[in-house]
Amino acid sequence: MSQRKADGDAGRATIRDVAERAGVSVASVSRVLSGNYPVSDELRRRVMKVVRDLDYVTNAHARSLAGGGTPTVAILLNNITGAAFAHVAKGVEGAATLRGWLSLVGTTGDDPERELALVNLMRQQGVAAVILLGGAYDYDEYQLRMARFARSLDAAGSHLVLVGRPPLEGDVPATTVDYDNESGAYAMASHLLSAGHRRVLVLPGHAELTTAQGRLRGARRAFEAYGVPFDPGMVRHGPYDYEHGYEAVETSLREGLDFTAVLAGTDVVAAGAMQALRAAGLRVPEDVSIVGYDDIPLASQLTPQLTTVHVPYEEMGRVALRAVADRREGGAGRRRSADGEHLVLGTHVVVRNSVRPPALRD
Amino acid sequence: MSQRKADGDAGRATIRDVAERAGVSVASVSRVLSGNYPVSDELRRRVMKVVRDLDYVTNAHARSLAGGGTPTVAILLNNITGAAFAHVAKGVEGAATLRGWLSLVGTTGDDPERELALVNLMRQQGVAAVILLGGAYDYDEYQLRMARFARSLDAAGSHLVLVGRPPLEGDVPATTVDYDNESGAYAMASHLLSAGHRRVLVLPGHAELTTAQGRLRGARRAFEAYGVPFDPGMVRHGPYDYEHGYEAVETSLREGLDFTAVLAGTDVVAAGAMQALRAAGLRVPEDVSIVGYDDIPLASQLTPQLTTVHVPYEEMGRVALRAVADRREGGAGRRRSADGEHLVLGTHVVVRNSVRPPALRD
DNA sequence: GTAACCATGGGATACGGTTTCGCCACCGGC
DNA sequence: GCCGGTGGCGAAACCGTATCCCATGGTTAC
Repeated sequence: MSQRKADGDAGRATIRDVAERAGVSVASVSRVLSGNYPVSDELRRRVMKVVRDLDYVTNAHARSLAGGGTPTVAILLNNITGAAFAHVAKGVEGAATLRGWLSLVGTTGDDPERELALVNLMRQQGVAAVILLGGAYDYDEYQLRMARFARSLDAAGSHLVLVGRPPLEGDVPATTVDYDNESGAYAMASHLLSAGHRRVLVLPGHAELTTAQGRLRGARRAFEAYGVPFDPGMVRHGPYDYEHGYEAVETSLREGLDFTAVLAGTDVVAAGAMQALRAAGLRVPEDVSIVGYDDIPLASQLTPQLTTVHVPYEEMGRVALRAVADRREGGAGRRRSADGEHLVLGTHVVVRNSVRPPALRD
Repeated sequence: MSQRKADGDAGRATIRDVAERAGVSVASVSRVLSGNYPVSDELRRRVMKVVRDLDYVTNAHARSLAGGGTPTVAILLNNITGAAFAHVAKGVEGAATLRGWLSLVGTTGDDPERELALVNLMRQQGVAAVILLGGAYDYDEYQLRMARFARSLDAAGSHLVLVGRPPLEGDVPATTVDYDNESGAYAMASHLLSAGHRRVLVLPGHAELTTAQGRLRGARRAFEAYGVPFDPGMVRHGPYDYEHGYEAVETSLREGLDFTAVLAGTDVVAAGAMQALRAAGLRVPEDVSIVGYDDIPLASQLTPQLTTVHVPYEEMGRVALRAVADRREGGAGRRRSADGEHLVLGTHVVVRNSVRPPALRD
């Protein structure tokens, strides 16, 4: 097992190789390449020729050890294939690239243990920031551990950014980029209520997920505002996936639950719900209305196109990166005080074709 | 501008801090932490306590400079939000994590320049491999430059892996993980033909994209096999997105093109096509049949569910990572010979509900 | 004509680890 | 009681780059 690579390992060229071959000092090569020091044209020519000949590139590890190096941000999400988070990641990555920064990606698979382990791993990498995507779990111990990590990162000159979840309690050095989750749900539910719906099947998501809690709260507030009693029996919790949407509707129908609309926690859940209704011979929106949440591309690709809440995911990613970049530049004197910064972006309802007033029944 | 950080910069704890505080040498701390050398229990206890107190983590850059370090793979794709590539990335990332490897992600935005620049950037990072996702552009110069990069990476002990595109020509040290693109298209087209369709609108993708070329070839071959003349006038090229699918169908209908089925280059294109047909008052599949390609989740979430070609994207990602891992372990003596390795995974048609025999017309 | 200066380039050191080498103490065997 | 072996630890030599400090030669100012 301890074989270790041995033979044909040519390895990559070092700055010393270049210096030697060009007949100059390593300092000069470094200066030519970084370009932050005056060098003669002759020297530059000689060095660059050798660099091309040897196909030399600087060793990023050595460079960042020595103080230089390109900043790197870590993006941690539960699943790359989720459209919403992928858009946030795109926003972060795009903004990072614009500044010449690098992005590391890690997936947590919805495992809190793994999430914490990854934060630690990223700390070793000396990243400029760790950007954590997605709703948090509402355990006390989890929150405590996250706060500890926030402080660790901060102490090491890095920074924790939470995207799409409520800020940590207390005086924790972490930036939060959030959207107006509850208001979005409020507006969406109001839309259904004002169309005349009174019996609404609500699929907010997992009960422990902060995102789901907010969406449920918003919906409930809308019902209160309309003076419509909110029936807890019409709420079905579950994961944010297609299967849950399908099964929740299928089960509800089988149990004879009476509803004229479905308020889904995400667009994907709405897609599952829609399919289940169709399978039961119900038409959307003629027999049952459906609304989603997120406004991912899928929403406008379904038939009928889904009325949903637009969440500016990509923009959130850009904002998150800008927050750490600003902090890095203005970091010297002032400004560092804005520690538990909390940025909230707006949401709005996008009206498409999946809602109609309820059909008259017996 | 040259302010430089100055004041409260506590910085992170180094191995020296730990050694000092524990009253031992740095060598001992290193040994305790890496665990590849016998140390007394007493020493281990003392060191670990200080490590916890100081919340110390090793500097990954320094570590990898000194020879150790966790391997890192770079994943380059055009767009994180594309479902197909996201699944490949998931496969790579998952397999990497399983081995304790790290993954870097970069997006190219379909810009060949940027792709080449990113490969270079990753070379600086000393990654174990660069995994390039997606169809290639069929320019000679591009291919040449990519071959150069393959050789550069190889010389530096790294490796280039191409996923979802044909292998590079000539004796290039790059691994290719591909799927049977043409056969998939052949099977899909055959499915339509055997259902009785003769006039088929074909939306293969961009003409310069190798993926699109393969899919078009496969379709054409099927027509020949069925003895049905292939009409080039029924082919519409364009990007792999929803809008293209929509517009291609809309335009074709407006031009009075006569077709009973749509053979879309991807599921997303199929979704756009489906919407356009609906908007024109045509039913799917009663009036027009549609098939896609990729079998991303969207395919089964559409109504009707889409008949399509299943491509094992996630598996491809896993295979790609396994290929570099194998090469790394067995790398010493034998096996290094298998240079231009080319792995091809199978595809198959998934029959759902979007195809019916063509309706009888006048 | 000489001192002060500017533009360049080289040598040395620091960055934070890992690893080789060698020392020391302790052990058992004769 | 002496000697060889061994387990455990410290000192020091790297890994590849950036940068500080100094030397040199030519130029400008007086």
